[in-house]
Amino acid sequence: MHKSAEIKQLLATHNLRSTRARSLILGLLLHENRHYTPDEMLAELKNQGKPLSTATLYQNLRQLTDKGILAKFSGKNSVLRYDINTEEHNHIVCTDCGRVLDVNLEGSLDHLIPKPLPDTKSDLAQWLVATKHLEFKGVCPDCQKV
Amino acid sequence: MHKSAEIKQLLATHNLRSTRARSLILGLLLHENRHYTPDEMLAELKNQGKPLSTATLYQNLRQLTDKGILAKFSGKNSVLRYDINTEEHNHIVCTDCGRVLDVNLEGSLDHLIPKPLPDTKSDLAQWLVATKHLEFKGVCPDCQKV
DNA sequence: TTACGTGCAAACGTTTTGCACAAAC
DNA sequence: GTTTGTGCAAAACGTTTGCACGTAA
Repeated sequence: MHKSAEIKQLLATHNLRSTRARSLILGLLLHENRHYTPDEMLAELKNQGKPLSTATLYQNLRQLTDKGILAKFSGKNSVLRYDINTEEHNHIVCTDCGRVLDVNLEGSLDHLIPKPLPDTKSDLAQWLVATKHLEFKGVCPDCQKV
Repeated sequence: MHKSAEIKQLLATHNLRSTRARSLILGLLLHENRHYTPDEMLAELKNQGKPLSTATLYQNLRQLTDKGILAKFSGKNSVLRYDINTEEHNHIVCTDCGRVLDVNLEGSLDHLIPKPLPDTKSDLAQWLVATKHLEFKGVCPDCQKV
């Protein structure tokens, strides 16, 4: 299936109309290993001669995130970034340049269960745990050279 | 050691002067199982009759975070929160009300190693991995009642 | 044809800055 | 005495809103 058809179907299955703004946004994030900030998206789209208004971008980012199509996370300096929310994956963040890489895990998270801190009376046992996200921090190859 | 002495020492070991603002901030976060937003800190301190200016709060939060005394993380709706950066610990976040609990792990993260995604040519092997932070998401007991 | 999406400009909340004065060392 | 921290007000920044018009279904 080619890209625009894939986007249409993705939107349809989530009961979202297929619009120019949504296609442009998903066009950026789908099949790209990048994690754009809203600002970067605006710049990139402007570059491509397909400008989008700020309001429209933010409105759509929110809808797409609410529907679970996109995932929002905060990278270096708490800058918000978005990526396509495919199956569960994890991140490694460079503490130097802020670069983010998606990673899989060698080993499983299944055996990891939250446990109350030693000196706390917490109600942790009553929580319903839904997801686990592991974030690695480290230094990327480029930043090691300096 | 009593609290104010503990704070003085903490600051001294990080080459930071002992000032009113820093003592108030650390006074809030030390030994408290809460994760304040900047706004909540301002309100709480005002409440205690020890008001702090916005500028001073933010300047100090930045310095304390840079020195590694505090840790910053983004909770529900990407609201920034701070906690004392003691030994490694993990978080569980309620997807409903945004409540955050510190947790330990039953089981170890040691065997978890980042692995490239299947369809990617990444330079992951060259990264230096420093830390791992696991975030659970779920629903807290209070929000299950509704 | 109706509900929803878009762009503009203005509003909003949070964080940062410039500067004069005060406190820490 | 020098360096660093503080408070104020103003500015900057990212995000959201109100509204008139355009588009998808």
